Amino acid sequence: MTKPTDSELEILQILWQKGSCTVREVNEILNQSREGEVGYTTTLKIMQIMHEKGLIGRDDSAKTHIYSAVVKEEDTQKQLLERFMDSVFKGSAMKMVMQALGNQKTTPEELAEIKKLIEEMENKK
Amino acid sequence: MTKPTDSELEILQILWQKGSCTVREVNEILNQSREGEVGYTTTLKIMQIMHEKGLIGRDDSAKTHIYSAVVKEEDTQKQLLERFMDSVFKGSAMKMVMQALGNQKTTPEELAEIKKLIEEMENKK
DNA sequence: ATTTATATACGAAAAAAATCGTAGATAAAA
DNA sequence: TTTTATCTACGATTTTTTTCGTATATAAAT
Repeated sequence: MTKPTDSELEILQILWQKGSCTVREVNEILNQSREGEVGYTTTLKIMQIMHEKGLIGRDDSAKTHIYSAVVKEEDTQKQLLERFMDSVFKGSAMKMVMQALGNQKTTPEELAEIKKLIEEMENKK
Repeated sequence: MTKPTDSELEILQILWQKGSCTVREVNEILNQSREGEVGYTTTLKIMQIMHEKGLIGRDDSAKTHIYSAVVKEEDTQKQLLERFMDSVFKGSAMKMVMQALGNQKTTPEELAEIKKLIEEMENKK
């Protein structure tokens, strides 16, 4: 499975959230959350490439094609997380988790949930 | 602070570990942990660019320059982590942590340590 | 002193990613 | 039916990153 580039990931996020989209919809959402606009054909081109790579699928039975993600969000997260952890934290999940929890404002509820997960893992052992 | 590229990060990792290195040392370490060799002048060039960007410093009083990291490992990790979390996990530290803990083989000792951190954070509240 | 090995500097090529313009097709509006 | 708007395809350009060749300087070896 080929690693999506940054722009590709941005588009995947939109497709994961919306389910399926036209190029124009994606382009508009993209331009909402940005300073610099990105041209319509730029978005089109990237989505065409993503389609060639098999990252996204499309229904081209109508004039306006409708795209949707092929790769699953969780699988992609997993893949990227592993790469990231290796290159930035030399593979240490712990170091990364400690930093993430330390730096970010995580709510008490979330902390409790993580603790629960840890306890479950400890019991599975 | 400018985000280091992938190759730059690889070199930073070496400098963080070794403290300071010549280009040749970095290049050799780089080629140990790889299939494809990378040329000496390639490594030199990247390190020169990193120097221009202020990522690394150097002592060029002798013929053979000696480089060392300027940016701190923790700061860089923090910066990259935030970006990564935003783009891949939409800013949710929890989701990321859960995935990291779920997927990776984390030792019981590490799990205990994380749990301790969480409990400390809960008490700080 | 001459050769040989090892450095840096510098520019340019190659590769990867992102951007856009234009042509041509199709549908909607007039 | 003619005009106008919107879409895809496709190639070309730009930008970013990586790669390396060559020139030149310096030190070490002979």
